[in-house]
Amino acid sequence: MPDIAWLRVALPVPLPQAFHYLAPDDTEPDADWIGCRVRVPFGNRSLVGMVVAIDPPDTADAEAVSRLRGIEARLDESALLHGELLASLRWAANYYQRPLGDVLNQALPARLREGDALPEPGCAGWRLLDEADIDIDALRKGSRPRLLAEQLAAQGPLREEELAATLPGWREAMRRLEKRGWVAPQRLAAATAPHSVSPGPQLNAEQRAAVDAITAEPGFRSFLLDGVTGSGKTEVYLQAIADCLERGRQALVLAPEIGLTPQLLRRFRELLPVTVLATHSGMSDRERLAAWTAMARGEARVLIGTRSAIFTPLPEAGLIIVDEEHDASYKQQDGFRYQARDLALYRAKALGVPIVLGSATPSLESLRLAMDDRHATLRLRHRAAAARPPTIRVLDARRQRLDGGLGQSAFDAIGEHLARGHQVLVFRNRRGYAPVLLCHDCGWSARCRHCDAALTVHSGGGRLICHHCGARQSAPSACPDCGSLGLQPQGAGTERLEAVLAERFPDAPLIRVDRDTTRGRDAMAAHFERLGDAPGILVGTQMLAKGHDLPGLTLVVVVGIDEGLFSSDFRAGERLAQLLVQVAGRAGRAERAGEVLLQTHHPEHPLLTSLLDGGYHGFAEAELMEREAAALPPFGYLALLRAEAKTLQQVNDFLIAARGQLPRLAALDVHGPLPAPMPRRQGRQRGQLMLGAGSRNDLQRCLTPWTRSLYALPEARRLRWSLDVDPQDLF
DNA sequence: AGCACGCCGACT
DNA sequence: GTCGGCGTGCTC
Repeated sequence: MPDIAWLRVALPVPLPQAFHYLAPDDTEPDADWIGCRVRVPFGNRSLVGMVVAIDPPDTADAEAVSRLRGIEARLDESALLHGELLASLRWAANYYQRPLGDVLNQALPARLREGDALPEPGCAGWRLLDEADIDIDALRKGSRPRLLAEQLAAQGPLREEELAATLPGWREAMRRLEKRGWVAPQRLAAATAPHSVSPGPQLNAEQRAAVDAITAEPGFRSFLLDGVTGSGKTEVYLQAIADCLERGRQALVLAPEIGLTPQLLRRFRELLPVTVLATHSGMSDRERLAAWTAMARGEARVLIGTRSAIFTPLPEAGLIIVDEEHDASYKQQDGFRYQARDLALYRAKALGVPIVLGSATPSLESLRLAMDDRHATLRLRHRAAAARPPTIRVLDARRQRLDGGLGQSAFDAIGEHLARGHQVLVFRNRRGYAPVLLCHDCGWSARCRHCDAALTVHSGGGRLICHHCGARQSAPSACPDCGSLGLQPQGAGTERLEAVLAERFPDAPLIRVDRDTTRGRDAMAAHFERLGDAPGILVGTQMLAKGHDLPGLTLVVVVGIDEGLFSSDFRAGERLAQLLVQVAGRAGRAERAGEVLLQTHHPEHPLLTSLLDGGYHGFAEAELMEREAAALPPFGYLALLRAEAKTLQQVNDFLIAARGQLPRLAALDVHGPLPAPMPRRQGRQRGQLMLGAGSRNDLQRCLTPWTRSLYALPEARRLRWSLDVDPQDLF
């Protein structure tokens, strides 16, 4: 056979292997092809894949080799993914046991996935057309199109990123101008000259020490920036990034969606001397592609983004920051189940740059690494100027008459703070009116037809909604079992709290912030604007735990924490402690001291006593000891094989077959098949197999051959399954 | 994941 | 008589 070279192509299909294709006749593929996208025939369709190797098929079947198909087109002249990023993605595919094609696919912006070409070098911008035909005065004074036209007239062509930073809503305004034929798109050179910045606040001694440590020497080092709410972690990030920029390097900042607020972005843009790009859920595919490309070409120097931003190329990397590193949203919960914080650590090491993990409530994983000196700990103990830590008290709910879930002492405290002209936050981690509809006479309760879960009462009692599958129905007026009219909503969600508070405090402005009232990017900001700094009450869920500054807030009341105290999930305690500390941090950020009330039926629960006596670190210390004793993360390493199918039989057949494929190793603990904590969801039966090991290596060693054998199981083809390495929840 | 092929119920 | 249900199998 002549010296034919074969391209190995990773494709976005849920199959573990890559596929071989022939290169076009007139080309001789070499290593330059690796990392380039190609369009290939697959079955009877056409897919975009990526060349991952130049090598012959490893089959001896000459006839199969002769049937190999050719590629349809090469889509990139030079590699889209290469060097450190490609190597890190290969590592991630292996670590999380995901097909490489799927991993590479997810790492690319959507437009590149679909086969689009990279945008021209430089960045997208706009220019004003011939001024003679333009009558700016025809536009309403102060309107966005007018401001935009004036800006273009005064400053000449502008880059889209500059427009995004200076004029919110510019795109719509630009569309109007384009319709009038006054403007046209134009590629512009990337910004190079640093713009001037407003001087940042003076750092205190702890912040200074942290910045000095981070910037002391280049090369990989990992830092846990452990700073209480309001201690100024952002200033530390900013100074460290400024130093990184001075050295001519790029910086990547990860933030949870909820923490990536417009205020945070504005702060970065005001205090850093270069264009700061962002990627978050509110951005179009085009904008994401632009940001990815600008970083890949080194045209942009700083990117702030959510989880998936960890896949951004960093050819001139100098620093990686993961803000709120404990946040659960860094773990992808379906498909390629990666942990962005852990990938960030891997990439920082591979890139040889420092990484900073910041949090007021560090994950137990990070605390353990810090204890073992694998992270250097940087502490910020002091809140910024004049802000005092809030006082935290437990309200014993036992023997109190509860109205909508709130006891009299809670109402009294709310009344006092309102009377003093302050704001109050009532936090309840459950939306809806009531979590259960119960028949007082026979004990019947409304349950979802498709899930093993109770239906949540909404709309003041009129509707029932399943929070797991979205099914909705109107609430019955009589019990379907016994016909009794004594149906009662049990417990209270945010909707009911709102109703009760409105009744008790008719004069105070009241705003509910949860998924039902707060949709879209600016909804949250609109709520806060409506409240202003006048006295009033905020009622809401998780969404309120962080993000916006509320200087007028002096009281936080937390209700409904009891289910978190007794959850079967091993991470429930950690999450509850983090949530309580984060919510408490909202109180009294200004010079007024804050007060936090935790209402519970279990005031002597160890989680609460350790949290109150020793703060978050007191809790963490106790929790780490328990995790160690139980060989749970971060002392044990888990992988969870989940399966779901129409029948329990199919699920168990698969899980038993899967268990049979595991090597018998003393180092490996296998549990199951077990029913999932919610055994039926959206009408499907769910089960799982849990693997545990005392070291990452022991676990990893068995996963690769195991996953390979799972794809080959006949039982596997009849259901949906997925392997979750380092699972966040056991659901 | 798609997409085809293949074998059983209610429609023109 | 066909349209269409989703079980099963395959994709270089």
